[in-house]
Amino acid sequence: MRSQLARKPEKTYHHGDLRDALIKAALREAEHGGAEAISIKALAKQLGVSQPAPYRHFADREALLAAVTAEAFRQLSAILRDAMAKPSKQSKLSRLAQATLEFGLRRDGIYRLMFASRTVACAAKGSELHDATRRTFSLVIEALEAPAVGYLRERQALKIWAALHGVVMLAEQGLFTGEAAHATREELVEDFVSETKAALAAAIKDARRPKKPGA
Amino acid sequence: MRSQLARKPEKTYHHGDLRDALIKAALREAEHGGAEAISIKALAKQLGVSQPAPYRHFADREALLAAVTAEAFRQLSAILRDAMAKPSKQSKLSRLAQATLEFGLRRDGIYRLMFASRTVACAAKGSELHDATRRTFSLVIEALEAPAVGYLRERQALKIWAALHGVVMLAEQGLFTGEAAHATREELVEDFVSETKAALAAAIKDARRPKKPGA
DNA sequence: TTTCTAAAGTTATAGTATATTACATTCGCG
DNA sequence: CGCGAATGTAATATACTATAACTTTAGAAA
Repeated sequence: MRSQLARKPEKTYHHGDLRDALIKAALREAEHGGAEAISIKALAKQLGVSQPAPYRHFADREALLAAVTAEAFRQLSAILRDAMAKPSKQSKLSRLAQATLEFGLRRDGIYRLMFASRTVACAAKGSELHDATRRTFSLVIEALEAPAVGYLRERQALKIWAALHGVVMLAEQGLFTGEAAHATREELVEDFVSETKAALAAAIKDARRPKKPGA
Repeated sequence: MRSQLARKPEKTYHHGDLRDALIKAALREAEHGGAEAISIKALAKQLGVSQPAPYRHFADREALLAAVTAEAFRQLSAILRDAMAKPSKQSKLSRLAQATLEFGLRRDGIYRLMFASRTVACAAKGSELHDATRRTFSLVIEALEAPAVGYLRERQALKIWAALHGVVMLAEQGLFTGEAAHATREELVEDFVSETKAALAAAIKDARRPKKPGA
């Protein structure tokens, strides 16, 4: 009721929605500069509150980072869902893969926050962050459009997810510029996508005939 | 001449080899905790010199991180060279891949320093760090044991390198524990290795017959 | 409507880190 | 032997995290 805006609109003692405003502002800061660019002090100043005010909403900096990372995962999930939903000649998996690559390259600070920090690894099992990451991964499984045959789906989802992150990371490191850049990032991603499809098709076929494991 | 040890041995005004000692000590700190665990102040105290002494050898913290990262890449290169050199039933590529995975998992703080920070991306073209990363990547190309047919080698090297990093990162994030852990990290890496070999063999075969591109 | 409490904000302050400046010591070369 | 460059020290400015004690306000209960 107090404010729809992130910034404090008028001179009021209570901000109105400081917690949410902090997360949004931190995301903006992390956009370029990653987690290191997030400073409680700077955020407080930016939002027009005193320096220790954020501590009313987050126990410490780590807690803020966790909340920011969770929000970032929710945003990625939304983007991936959109990419998978829109009609296209390409497969769902291909669209998810290219959308992930684009997200990783365009929002590289955020991406590092999400996949290259220890924040996610430290997230407790029931936490907001843990749930957000699981939900994103479940979209990968969904994108495979494969029937649930044993572990095959999850295994292939893990594989393509891993490969995608590898491409994004190397791209951010600049390994695709220079002499080794003969393969574009998009091409590599598409390679991984088609290999995944092939492996999945083969595995399903193999699973349908009960005996005789094909070497 | 003054000291072989990293720590200041006796009460002398000059440390003797502070620059090197700083890099080694910083590597130890980063082992658990990554780049964030590296503190100029703490290192100085640890090595028995005054707090601003390190600034005689490194312009700022970033410069120290770059030197530490370069040293880490040299260590990884040495490990990979060893893995490739030792006689084994497995292929060079497989040994390099598994060695990379093991390095990434056992020295996770260091690994994040090397592949998940912006330090490498910011390294200038002629810098120590830039050279060290290129040299490591050239080992990947070497591990393919493929003749130099056009861009094929580099492309496949990029692919397997990317896939490897993806597996390491997801493993560190804990995606292989829980319901999705039916595929072990080692299995996934071996999958990527054999797919790379297959793709490389097919590409070479394809390149030998000059015309008629195989669909 | 009034009162009262808990949530949310404030000022003040301690502790730690990076980095700079000006000064001191020592190595090693002529 | 003496001098300059390299390397170290002390003192200090600035920035960030975090806590403690106090203040304001929203909103429920009387």
